[in-house]
Amino acid sequence: MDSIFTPLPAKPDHSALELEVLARWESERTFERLREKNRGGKHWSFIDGPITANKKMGVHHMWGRTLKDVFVRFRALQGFDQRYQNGYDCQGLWIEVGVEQELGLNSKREIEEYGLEAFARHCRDKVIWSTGEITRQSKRLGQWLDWGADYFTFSDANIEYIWRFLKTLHERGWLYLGHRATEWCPRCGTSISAHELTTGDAYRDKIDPSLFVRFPLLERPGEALAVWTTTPWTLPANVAAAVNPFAEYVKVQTADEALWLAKAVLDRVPVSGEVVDEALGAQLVNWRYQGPFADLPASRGVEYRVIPWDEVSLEEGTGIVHIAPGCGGEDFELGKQQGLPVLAPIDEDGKILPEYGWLAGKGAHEAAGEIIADLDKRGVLIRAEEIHHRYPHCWRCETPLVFRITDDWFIGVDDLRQQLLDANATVKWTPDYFGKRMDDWLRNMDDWNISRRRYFGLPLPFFPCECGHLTVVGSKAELAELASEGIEQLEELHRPWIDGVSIRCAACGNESVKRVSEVGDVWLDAGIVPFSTLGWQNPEPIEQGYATGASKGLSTADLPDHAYWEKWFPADWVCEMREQIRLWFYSLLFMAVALDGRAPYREVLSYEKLLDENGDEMHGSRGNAIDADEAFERMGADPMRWLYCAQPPTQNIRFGFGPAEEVKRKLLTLWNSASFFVTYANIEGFRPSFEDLSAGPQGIELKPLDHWLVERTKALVVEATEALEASLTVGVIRSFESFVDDLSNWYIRRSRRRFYSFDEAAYRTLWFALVQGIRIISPVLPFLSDHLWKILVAEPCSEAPDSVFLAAWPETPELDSELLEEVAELRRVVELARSARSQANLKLRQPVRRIVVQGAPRVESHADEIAEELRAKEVVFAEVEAVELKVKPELRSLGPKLGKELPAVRAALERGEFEQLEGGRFRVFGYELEPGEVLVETIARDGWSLAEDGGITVAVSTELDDELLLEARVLDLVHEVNSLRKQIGLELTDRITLTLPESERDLAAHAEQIKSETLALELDFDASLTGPKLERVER
RNA sequence: GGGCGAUUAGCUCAGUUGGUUAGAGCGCCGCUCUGAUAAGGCGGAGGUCGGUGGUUCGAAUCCACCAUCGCCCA
Repeated sequence: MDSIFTPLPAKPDHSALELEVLARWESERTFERLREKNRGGKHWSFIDGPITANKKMGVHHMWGRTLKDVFVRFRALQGFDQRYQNGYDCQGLWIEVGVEQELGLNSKREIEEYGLEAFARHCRDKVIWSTGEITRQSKRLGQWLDWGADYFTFSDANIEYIWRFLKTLHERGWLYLGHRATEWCPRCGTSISAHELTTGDAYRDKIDPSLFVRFPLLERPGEALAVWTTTPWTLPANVAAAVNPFAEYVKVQTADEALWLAKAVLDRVPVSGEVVDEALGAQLVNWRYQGPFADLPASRGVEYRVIPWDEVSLEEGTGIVHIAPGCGGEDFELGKQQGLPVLAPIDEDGKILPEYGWLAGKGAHEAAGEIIADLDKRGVLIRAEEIHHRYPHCWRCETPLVFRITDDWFIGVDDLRQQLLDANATVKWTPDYFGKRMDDWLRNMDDWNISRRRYFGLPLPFFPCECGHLTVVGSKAELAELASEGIEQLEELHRPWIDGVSIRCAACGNESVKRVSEVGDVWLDAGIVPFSTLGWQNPEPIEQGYATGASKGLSTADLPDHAYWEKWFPADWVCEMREQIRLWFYSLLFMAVALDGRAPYREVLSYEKLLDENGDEMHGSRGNAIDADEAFERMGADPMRWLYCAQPPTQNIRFGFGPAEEVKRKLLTLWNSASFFVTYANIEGFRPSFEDLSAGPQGIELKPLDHWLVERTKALVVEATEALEASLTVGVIRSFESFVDDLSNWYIRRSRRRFYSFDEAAYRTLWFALVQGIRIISPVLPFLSDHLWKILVAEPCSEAPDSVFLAAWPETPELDSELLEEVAELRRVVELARSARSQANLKLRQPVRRIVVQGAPRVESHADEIAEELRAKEVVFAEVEAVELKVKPELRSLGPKLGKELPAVRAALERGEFEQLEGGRFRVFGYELEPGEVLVETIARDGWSLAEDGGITVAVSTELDDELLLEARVLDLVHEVNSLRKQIGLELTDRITLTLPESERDLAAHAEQIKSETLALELDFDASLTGPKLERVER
């Protein structure tokens, strides 16, 4: 016989079930049909931040992808038309570094020898491989996006939009070539911008030398400045020593000389001796000294002197700071103020330059040992120690950074700062304090360094002519127009092809103006996306117009026209990890405000970091990283998605197989509820009707408990909808968990028997609740939900959509909160009664004579349920008789009324100094208290067990008579027999004959009950038995 | 040095506008129910709610200062 509902196995195999659902979505074109259904209606604009296409994804990527998918699905269920475009970040340092490693290239020189064209091809291949993997993994996670129409930031279209942006800024005078000290990666051979330094773990622990050196004073023989540094390679670039003009300095007489240093540092520096002189910092200014490397050719003509600087710290070092304007940002700025010479000792690769004598060609950090030995030999070294501190490293290749003076291209931000702040004020941030973070960043942000001396990146369209005129090209067409040669070989907007193009200078007519060699910061690539993918100011839509240049053949994305941009900009919602505040969220905001004056997003959801289940960071090297593919296999995508969604975005998530097991156990309750339904619905031949889903079962008389479950289900819909509207998945999870608990541990438990015999109202109500629950959780658990939808709805109801995602989001109904409150109170009463039973050691199989309930007027109509649930012969609603009353003040109402008198009243009540009045009122300490103003506690009489909470008191009679004891034995027997049935492997519907020992003959009084509850057709007694005997009846 | 956040049970975390005895999950112990059964339910042990002051009749909650941790900036 074919079942109406496909039977469910005891446990779901998430991974297998998910693969099945994926295949079904594919073959039934479920996603395409959802898009068609919503096309042209109200719209919701989501813009996906591009993921770097240089490797496969780890489980940390899945958090964001899950959140994105949950909200995309939620809005689609609500009927919103969407764009569903995924994005890939395809160029820049991230891509290059991986490719370099693969090709075994270790420097820029080796890349150039390898050849830029081959290098670019290789980068593109790497991107193609990575996007294939990411797409596959994203689909496996369940992410519904328009795969294949992705945007690739290395497309010519994207690059052209950035060119146009840069040209606009140039016209406004915001673009400039700066000469300044920047953090520099000697391995990558490029500067590192301020916001790259804020990324991830740029600051890492490092052990460096901690050197105390002497700078001998020229006019004070036998005296020297004591100076501290952790970067020996900067000493050859020293030109000054800074003191805090307001701090006190001392001269300490050591064995062979006198050293000057700050008084405040004396107790922790390795200098000891008698203090023989004191002076204010200001008095040391302009003293001249012998530089530590004064003999090197580079130092020729340098006048070493002491300068004042308010920023000199007395917290570390000696209070006298070595200043090398060529080796530090602050030093450089100070050097400008003081008119100091700049010695820049290292080249692009971090190697020391020829004019530094014997140091020439040595790596900056690597030369430390030799420099220390040399200082020691020459008597300059006071002491060498080691220091463990945080030092900036390259965010991609982990090389310790150095400072270099370089020419870099900058965008001035000051003119835009206030507008950025104003725009940010229009954005709703979740969590809200991330909005303050952004404000903070906007207020402090320095000019944006946009140039990188690399190869496979956005080619900066800057063509500076020798005459001083700078041409910033705004598009490919403009380039073609201006080109004097090389345009014919330009196959895409990347090096080396772009470098082969020369243009004419509009100012002087020079025919051979070349592009600068720099490429652009990747955050330009990502920040332009809301313009480049939406067709801003594009006159005509161009089919596949986004798939140009390097992305040709990789994507089918069109370049829409400006009307499309007007429709989809700004984004209603974006979602990325917290780091993106200073990265993508910033570049998006910056570029949008610069071009359009508005914020590019209305709402931002951002989240914290993913750790392993012990709270440690996941690292491949530590072996605690979890591979996404392994997670799909072992956990399943649904449990993973649940874990991400259960996490408040303000907290680091602890992710692992242990937590996933917990989730699976929780999901089992839902599964078991469905399984219970399916089992008995099939036995009883129940067929659901699809219309029941709109407002619950109609045209049939529901029991109070059914009414309650319908309301409880509606409450879930309301709560979950509110949570999703507020971008808080954790609210959905909590509501759903509590719903499943109510469904399983109250409704099904209370209603079991109604399912054993066909009770249509119960079946229809449970079906309604299960299916509504599935709909609500479907954005979080798309696989499990759609699987259960198929079994519970699509297969048995011919008129139902074949996927839960085609069934729309449930309406949010009006709630009968009175009914919900009534059952909540009922459950409190039952819990109290159970607690009272438990205190008296009365197990549930032991019936009791009487239960008295006080203070729960709403549940009087549920007396029968209480009696059944608690196996009481009688339930009465009355005052619980007590041997003693304890009265306490109800603080919430009495506090405001009595104010300072409250403690006295309270004390009087505690001492029992009160008088009981009519109608539950009390007189105490000159006040008359109303019933609502006191809490009355009772102490039980003998023969009763009592529990109370929140004004409700429940008393259970504890005296047992023969009848009650006999009934308990009946229940014990039924339990025992049913356990045996299972042990010997009987089916749920198998009938038996039951034989009991003669000693149990008195149970015959309850023979009918025993027979019906054990499915026994006959009940006999046999003196030779010591326990029950079962025999299956063949039919 | 400045900013943002956090600090609650052995562990991970909730805790509404200030209100009685501060909760949940996991772990531990006990009980219990039972065709969800290597699960479920109930109960117990386990908390000076980071510290000190203040406001208040009343503070985990509001304010100030301090300590520790995380993140960000300088």
